[in-house]
Amino acid sequence: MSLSENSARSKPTLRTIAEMTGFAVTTVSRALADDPLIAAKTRAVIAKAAAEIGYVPDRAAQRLRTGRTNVIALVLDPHGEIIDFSGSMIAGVADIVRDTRYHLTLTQYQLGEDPLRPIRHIVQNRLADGMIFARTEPQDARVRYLLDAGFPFVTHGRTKVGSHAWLDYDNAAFARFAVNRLAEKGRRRVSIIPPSRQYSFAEHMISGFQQAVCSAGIAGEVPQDYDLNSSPDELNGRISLRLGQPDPPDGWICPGEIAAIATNAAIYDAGLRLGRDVDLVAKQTSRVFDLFRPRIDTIYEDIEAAGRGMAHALLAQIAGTDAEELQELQAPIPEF
Amino acid sequence: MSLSENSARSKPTLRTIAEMTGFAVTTVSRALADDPLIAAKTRAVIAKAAAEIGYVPDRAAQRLRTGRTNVIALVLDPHGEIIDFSGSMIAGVADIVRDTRYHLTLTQYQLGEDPLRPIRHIVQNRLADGMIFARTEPQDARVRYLLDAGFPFVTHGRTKVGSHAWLDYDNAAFARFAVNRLAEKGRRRVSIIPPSRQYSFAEHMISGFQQAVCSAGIAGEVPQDYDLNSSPDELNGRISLRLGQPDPPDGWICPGEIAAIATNAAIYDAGLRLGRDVDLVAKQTSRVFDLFRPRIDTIYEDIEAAGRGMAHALLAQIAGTDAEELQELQAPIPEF
DNA sequence: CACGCTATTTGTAACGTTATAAATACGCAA
DNA sequence: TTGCGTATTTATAACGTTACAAATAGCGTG
Repeated sequence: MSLSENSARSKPTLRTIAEMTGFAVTTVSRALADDPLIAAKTRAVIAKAAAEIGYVPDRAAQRLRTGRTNVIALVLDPHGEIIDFSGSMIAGVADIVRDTRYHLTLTQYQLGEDPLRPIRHIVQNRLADGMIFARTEPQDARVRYLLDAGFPFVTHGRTKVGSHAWLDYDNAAFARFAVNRLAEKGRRRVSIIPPSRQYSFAEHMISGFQQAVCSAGIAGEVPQDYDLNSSPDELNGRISLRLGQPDPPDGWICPGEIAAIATNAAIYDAGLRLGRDVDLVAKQTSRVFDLFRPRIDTIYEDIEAAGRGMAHALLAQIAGTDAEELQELQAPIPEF
Repeated sequence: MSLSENSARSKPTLRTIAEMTGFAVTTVSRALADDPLIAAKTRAVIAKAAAEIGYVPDRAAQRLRTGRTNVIALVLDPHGEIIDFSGSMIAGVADIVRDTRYHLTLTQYQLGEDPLRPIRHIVQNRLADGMIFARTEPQDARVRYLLDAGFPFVTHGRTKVGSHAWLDYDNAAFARFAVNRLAEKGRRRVSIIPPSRQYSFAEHMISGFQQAVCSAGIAGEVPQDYDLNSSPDELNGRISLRLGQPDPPDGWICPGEIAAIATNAAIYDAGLRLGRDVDLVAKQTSRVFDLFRPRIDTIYEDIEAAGRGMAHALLAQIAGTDAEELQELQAPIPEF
């Protein structure tokens, strides 16, 4: 019955309100935009009428007229991750966007597809007013393109391409924390599973690692033949192999859940015991390890907060804030 | 430089093509819609011109004129899950939507907010041509509302409210598989961590469980004081408690990653050994357990495939297929 | 060669909004 | 009362598309 009411009277427009109040459509439009040129009293009358009939502006018409889409685009990497990063990031972004006039749209490009393609598409067809994407590379073609185009965006991760808005996790600090924790437990030879070299954050994390092992005075290994992008089985195999070689590491740093699980499996299969023979420090973006047995030392990265931060930054940038002021380094959250 | 080219000439419209080819705007519009009323030769000429200048129709204008949005909405539950379901589902939906004229938008409602609210909002403001949502309840108010409104939608999960398009995982089959697997291993008293009673799938899973323990001739426990919605710590505590009571279960069924990890912790802390003293069968929607040690028996639910299936169904429904024909039960994927 | 029929193309208007420029009302000093 | 400046409101046009009705071209037939 509430339905038949709705379908009976057609969708309210500015004209509806104009007829109700006796003002011109233009006046109604400006009044609802809170234009100070319109008398305060008039604005109040019109606002009341609008609220009464539940007026909501037609997005398509606004978009056609103004060229502004009121949309922000989230460009997702191919769905490769096993414990998925994207879910939390989306939740964070959606959380901020919810209370704004913006809508959130989502594009995911395919494995092997040029990451620039969806971005060019969005810019050329004005499909959004700004965008967010992750996994930057030091010389990121997407960043270069967007800077040239003057299109607002925020990245998860820094680049070496000009100055732009970004939010990054402090992976150098993560590595230092992890190394120190292992050193405190008396470990003398630690190995890190490095991020794939193509990504910006690999450099930060590895240099943090090198620095920390150096000042802790212990041995540090950065393997060359596998990384976080390797398949879980491959990781597991390589680490098993290493554990059988001379002078195996007694401390492992795994900057990802799956890497940690694969490492744990290799340790277990080698007959070693976590906490006795070796230690492991993992980065988790989920809460999988909170009840893991045997206990695993973790450092947390709050991806949902990152999503919220990036959404904030993007909205600020669209509203005119300088991109240089929108650069934020997110501190690791130590646990245990 | 490719940029200055682009910004020099303004965005191509139907008018641009009309001027290029000498036809009227209307003709161009119909030609690009492949209207058979337009001569095949003309259509070819116009299509060529359009491709040449990279014409893409203005979505806002189309939407304003036709009332169709070319958008499908994905309505997400509050971000509670620890290993996140949504990421995979989004990936699946995005995968299908990518090659269509549709865009994907995303709304997430807040914990404690009325789930009907975002849905009503979408319908009343015509923000999308159809929608997808998950976690149905037997008497789902959202389903009832959308059926009344005649708005296309697909749910993840069945309901008892009329007939609509849905895709559901066969949780009864999952429970049977799990029970049988435990029975084959010689377990005589199995317990399941039940889904929260409010959701449709709880009923299916529990009845599958009851049936299977009955025909396997073993004891089955369905606890009343905790469920999949309980916090990991609470789950862990309750299960620890149960393990200390007389006649504890020697087989556990955990229809979710976090529940399985919490159960595993309780088992470990009780000094029991998985595979020797007790067994555990888990449902995983991720791949976390593939390299878990000690090994855990798992049954897989492919959420990404579910996302693809739902997107397909929704597009079909929008295109006119009867909702009754768009009901699909997804079989469990046994592993190990 | 005009007629009528079909095949093809076209002009006009409208979707709901906002930018721009123009108009009106109002108050106050001359 | 007139005139002028300010405060407020309004008419008109346009964004790019498509629905509808109307016009034109082409062609065989009488």
